[in-house]
Formats: sequence, structure tokens, C-alpha cells
Amino acid sequence: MSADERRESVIRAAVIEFSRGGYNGTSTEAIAKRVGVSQPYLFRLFPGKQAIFLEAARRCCQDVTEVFRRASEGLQGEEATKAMGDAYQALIADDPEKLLMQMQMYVAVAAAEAAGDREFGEALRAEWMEMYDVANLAMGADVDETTQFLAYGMLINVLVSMGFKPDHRVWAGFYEEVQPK
Amino acid sequence: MSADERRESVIRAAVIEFSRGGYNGTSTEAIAKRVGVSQPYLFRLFPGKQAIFLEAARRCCQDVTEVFRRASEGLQGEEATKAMGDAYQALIADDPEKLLMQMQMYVAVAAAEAAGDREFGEALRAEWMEMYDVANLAMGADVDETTQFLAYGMLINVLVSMGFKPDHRVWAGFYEEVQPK
DNA sequence: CGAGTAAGTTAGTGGCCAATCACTACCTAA
DNA sequence: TTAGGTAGTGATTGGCCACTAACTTACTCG
Repeated sequence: MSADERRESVIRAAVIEFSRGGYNGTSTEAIAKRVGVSQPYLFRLFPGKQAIFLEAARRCCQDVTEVFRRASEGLQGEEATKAMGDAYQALIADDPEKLLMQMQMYVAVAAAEAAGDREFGEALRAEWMEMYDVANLAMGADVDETTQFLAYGMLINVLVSMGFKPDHRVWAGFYEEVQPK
Repeated sequence: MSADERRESVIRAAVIEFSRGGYNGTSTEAIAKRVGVSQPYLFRLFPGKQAIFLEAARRCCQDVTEVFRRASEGLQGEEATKAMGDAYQALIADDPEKLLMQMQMYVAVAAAEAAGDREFGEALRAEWMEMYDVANLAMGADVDETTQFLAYGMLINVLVSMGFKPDHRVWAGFYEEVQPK
């Protein structure tokens, strides 16, 4: 397998592992095992652990952005909102790790920023803004609508992370039930 | 100093340290240093590291809940919403670590749940519901309003964690600027 | 064939970290 | 004065982990 193909599979494995354990709670050993490769080889493919996390988080953002883009294609206003909401619901059901990875990304950026690492957060803020802009475009550039849409999305992320089951009353304030697995 | 008083100061130190490094990225050594006590002594005051994290997260939830309770006292509907929003803004400005600790709590619960630890999440979900109910009561038991209020709160948490500065355009969709430090 | 290159491994190192154990210092009450 | 309880420390340990260095295998091309 070529190095590029390997890197790709490392990123996919990293999303799964990091989404569970977070940056510090995930060993490079665990990622390597999932890929089916020796642990030192990861350091040939990437400069270090943080670089692997960065790529995994970036990929995750891009996947969500792409889901929004496709769902809202050719739609506008309320139709686009509904389509994107449904698409996000489906994404969570299929790949809950992408939701959890987002949460891990948020705290990892905060930690990097606190540690004086500027680049790391900068790269991920750019990815996040990509997602924001796709949503905003679908909303006809209405920033209030966009903000509200993303706000509900973030609450969903938190409730899922916290393990509130679909029949719990915290979900009562949503139009539709949303829950992974 | 009595053991109870020490425990109290450990919890306060733990909130600061855990909010920065998360569960796995924070050493008990760091907490002990901040308290001004030897590291092994922490294990006399608490059964283990997780217990310290649990108490820190619990305390954090209770603080936020208390802020909402006090801010909404005697108010209802839109007035209560505004009062609680302002109070949260002030809390973030004064103690940003309480916001970050919430984020750390979310991913820690997800990790514990994935590891089969049921109790940990259960305890923190109870604290979260306490906060939910206080907000809900202030909203006159309107769950849609409550959900929306909390959704905006969660988006604020995420944007602050991600390090978006107050003048960044992502904040344009909010009534007022909200930013720590 | 032989040389180069790309994919991959085994072995090892230095550092950190949660938790334990055995000990000391001080206070109080009989 | 001593016995017991409470607050606290120093030393240690066993395990994990990111990362490095050196070696191997296999394919390709002149």
C-alpha cells in the first residue's frame, strides 16, 4: 500500500480512536493497531501525534460541511434548514464518532491555545468557518438564522455526548428526535 | 486545616487544572501543587483521580445553576431570559474555567460511558438536569424556550472553546457580545 | 544482476504518572 | 504522661507512552 493510502487509513482510524479517548486519552499504539500497522510507522507518515489529531479533526469538519452542502443543494430558507437538520440527524445515526470528534476538537483547541500553540487552533477555526459559511449560504446569508441553526446543533452534540437517551425529556424541545446508534 | 476544608480547596484547584488539560491531560501532581499539598495526600482526601474530577465537574454545574437561579429570581419570560443570559455572560468573563470545565465534562462523560462506567455519567446528568430545570422554571415551563436558551448557551461554549475572538463575525448572530478574559 | 528506493518492522529509551506504603508532627483528653 | 486520632510528607514502583534508530524486505529499472 502506498504511503498516501496508508495516511488515509490512519486518519480514518484516528477519528474513531480520538473520538473515544480524546487527545491525551488515546495512544498512538491504539491507532496503529486499528490501522494494522506498527506504532513507530505512524511517525514516518506524520510528524507527530498532534499532526494526526489535526488531520482527523480537519477531516471530520470537512465531512460535516460536505453533508450540509449536499443536503442544501438547490434549496433555500426553511427547506434548506430542514434538509440540513435531517442530514445531520442521519450523520449522527451512522457515524456518531464524527459528533464526538467535534467535541474532542473543541477542548483540544482550547488546550492548545492555552499552551500558546496558535497554529493548531487557527487551522481548525478555518475548517469550522467553512462549515459556518456553507450553512449561512443555505440560509440565504441570514446570520441570525445560521446562528440559531448551529446553536441547536451544538446542543444536540452536548446532549448526545452526555449520554441522554432518545426518550429523555431533554429532547422534548426538538422538532424531531435525534440520537445515535 | 481540616480535611473538609482541604477537600474544598482541592475541588477549586481541580476545576482550574482540569478545565485546561481535561481528565487525561491533567496530573494529580499539578492539582496538588496548586493546592499547596503533597500529591499522595490527594488520595487520602479522595478515593482516586476520577472522584476528584467528578466533584470538580459537579461543583461547576452547581455554580452555573446557582447563577441562573439567582439571576432569574422573581422574574419570568423574556425578562428572565435576558437576566440569565447577562448573568452567564458575566460568569464567563469572570471565570472562563467554568465554561471550559463544562466542555471537559461532556467529553469525559462520553468516555466513561463508552468504557462501561455508568455511575459517572449518571451523576453528572443529574447535575445537568438541575440546571435545565432551573432554566425551565424561569421560562415558565416552556420547553421550547428552554431548549433554545440552552442551545445558544452551548454554541457560546463551543465558540469560546474554539478561541474565536469577540470581534469575529461568528458572534454577529448574537444580541450581545460574549467573551471571556 | 545490482543498485536504489519505498514500505514497513523490532528493539529500545527517557520521561511521566496514579497509586501505595511507611513514616513524622501535632493536638487532645484521660 | 501517654494513648490515639488527625493532618501531612518522602520515597518508591510498576506501567504506559511518544518518539528514535537501526534493520529488513520487496519491487523497479538500467
